[in-house]
Amino acid sequence: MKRPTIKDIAAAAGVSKGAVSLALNGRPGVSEATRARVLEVASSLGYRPSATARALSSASADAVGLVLVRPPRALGDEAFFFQLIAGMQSEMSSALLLQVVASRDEEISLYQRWWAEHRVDGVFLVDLLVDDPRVALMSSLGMPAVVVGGAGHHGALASVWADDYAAMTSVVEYLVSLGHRRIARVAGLPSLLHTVRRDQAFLSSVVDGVIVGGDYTAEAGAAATRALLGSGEPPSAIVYDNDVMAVAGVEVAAEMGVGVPSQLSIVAWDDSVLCQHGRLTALSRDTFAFGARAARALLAVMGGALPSDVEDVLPELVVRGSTSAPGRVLQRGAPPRNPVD
Amino acid sequence: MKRPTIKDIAAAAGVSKGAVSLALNGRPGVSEATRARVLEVASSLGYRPSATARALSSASADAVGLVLVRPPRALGDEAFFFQLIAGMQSEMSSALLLQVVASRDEEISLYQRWWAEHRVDGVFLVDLLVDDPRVALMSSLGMPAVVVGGAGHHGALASVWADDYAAMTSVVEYLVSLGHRRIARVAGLPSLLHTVRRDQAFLSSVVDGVIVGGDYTAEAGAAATRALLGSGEPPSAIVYDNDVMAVAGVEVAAEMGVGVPSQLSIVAWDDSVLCQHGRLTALSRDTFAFGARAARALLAVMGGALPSDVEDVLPELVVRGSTSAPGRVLQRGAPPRNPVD
DNA sequence: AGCCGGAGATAAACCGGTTTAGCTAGGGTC
DNA sequence: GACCCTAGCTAAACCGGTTTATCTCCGGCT
Repeated sequence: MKRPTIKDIAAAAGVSKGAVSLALNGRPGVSEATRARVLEVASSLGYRPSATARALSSASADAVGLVLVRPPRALGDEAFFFQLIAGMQSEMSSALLLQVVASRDEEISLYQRWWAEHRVDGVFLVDLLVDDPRVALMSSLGMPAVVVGGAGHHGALASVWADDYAAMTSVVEYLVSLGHRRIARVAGLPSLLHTVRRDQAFLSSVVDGVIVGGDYTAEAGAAATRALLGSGEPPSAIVYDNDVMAVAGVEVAAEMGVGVPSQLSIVAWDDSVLCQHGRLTALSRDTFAFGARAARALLAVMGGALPSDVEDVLPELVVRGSTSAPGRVLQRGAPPRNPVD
Repeated sequence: MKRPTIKDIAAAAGVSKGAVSLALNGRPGVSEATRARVLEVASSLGYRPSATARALSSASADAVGLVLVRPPRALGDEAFFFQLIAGMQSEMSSALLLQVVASRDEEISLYQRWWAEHRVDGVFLVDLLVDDPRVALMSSLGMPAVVVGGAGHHGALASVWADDYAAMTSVVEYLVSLGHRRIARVAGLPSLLHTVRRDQAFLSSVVDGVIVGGDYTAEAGAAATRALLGSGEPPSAIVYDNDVMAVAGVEVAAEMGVGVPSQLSIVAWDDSVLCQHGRLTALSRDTFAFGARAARALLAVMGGALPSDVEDVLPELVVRGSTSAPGRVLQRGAPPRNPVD
């Protein structure tokens, strides 16, 4: 009834525990005849090695880790992470150990614990900060890790990233080519590295630009939009750092009687079902594939490969109904949806 | 440099390993003086027990499991699961072992493996099937489990559920009260228990009803809608089994020149940002809280409590712009958004 | 014949905990 | 004073693997 252990195999095959271990793991030290017999017995008994015991004697834990630092409630609407996780899983046969924590400190100590306890073989690092302490931590622990969505090279760590700088530049160029001059950006959390990169790219490519902070929630998007449109010199275009804030912006605009895109063009960073249905122009990338790529990179590092930097394809701007030349009233096709009564 | 083990504590405190174990776990067998000294030493050395080693000697694994059976790509758009996971995490201090697999067979063997290897202390069972084999499996393994979103009582297992039958009945009653007679339902996967429950409730409360199958994707929602609207007797209202299919339905309707809600009322099961922004009437429930409740139930079962059935609050119908009396042309407020040009 | 080397296997230590059996010292009982 | 009980602790086994040291046998070489 109980699941067979290596000891049962040894007894059944008439050899020692050690020999079974060598045979099962394809290491030298046993004859081909013995190996074949052991494998035969093992499969007939339906043997499956215990990852727990294996992890204890400093071998593989058969799991990789991911820690998210977010207020849990806010997480649910962020399709991005779930897409990413789904992509990661598509390339991995091992399980993902997931935990949501409230602070960066907890995150750090969680990594230390997981590594010390051999609970994971490696981790994904997301939401990279400016001068992120995790980079040094991973190096000092010798823990395989892949930086997901950083800004290129990070210390001795492997990384999978997209060029946010170039992407932002291309968005601004598109808006400028339509005739926009006064452009605003509703940014994400200022502590995140990619926010800084986008800020830099935005400021260096826009002549008359203004940046307002946000935290990816609809409320923040609405507040920022209200502030921008209510100011003395409202922008003719706004670039939002995620989809949720962008749709909130569309609603606020309608509420304030500002036509989209006739009086205000709107661009969302990261495409989603929400943008597709809301017909927002969005910067689109294949997050699922991105996650898959990150998983491959982590597997490579865990396999002993040298850390490499993989640059993802540049996000592509998908033009929909929320952008046009400033001041034009009629558009080809329907404008984006207006808010609820 | 290395993390201290129980042996280091024992040496530093001048006692045996066994005594340290007893002291740290608050079990009798050591004097209060010794216990205090051990705790003192342990905290000064920054001791953290190894979950791996602990799991090996048949104690807690400090993790709970969740297996999702889905084509990974389809998963990303299902905000439901991520909301659920976020809610679960909010109530648990342990990590969640997550794996996405392709088939039910893999799922079953994964549970067996996890349990045999002491990788998890318990699991959440989602997407319950009609006569789900997992229920018997959990009982035979003696594995703590909570059925999430089933239909009430399931064998000897604890369960957290919402009354889909009553919810569906209330939706139909609402539509009938508006004057609808010919109502259609675009269902989810027929193998899922809640699909069957909703089917039953739908058929028993609608006089002139028709059910079309779907698989939660936008494509399925669009195809089903096209078929329904193109038939000889198109319905005046459609209830969709999720948000993605519902918005796809809105777009197909517009494409075919069928006004929503003037000629067709649309209701989505499970509210989301998508429904809110698309202004769809939706059956709303607090998925985050649902996940939190499931986590509490699992913790209770793992703590030795008797399995209990917790019924979640009835989903509430949030009426927005996609429903009205049939045949009315003008609505108060704006209709839902039309599809892209 | 004698020596060496290597292949093939085993026994035992180890990972970091938990648990059980056994030992010792002290106190109470008669 | 002999006896028993128990609190408090230690030593050792155990969980299921991996890894290392050791042991045996056999063939080849001089």
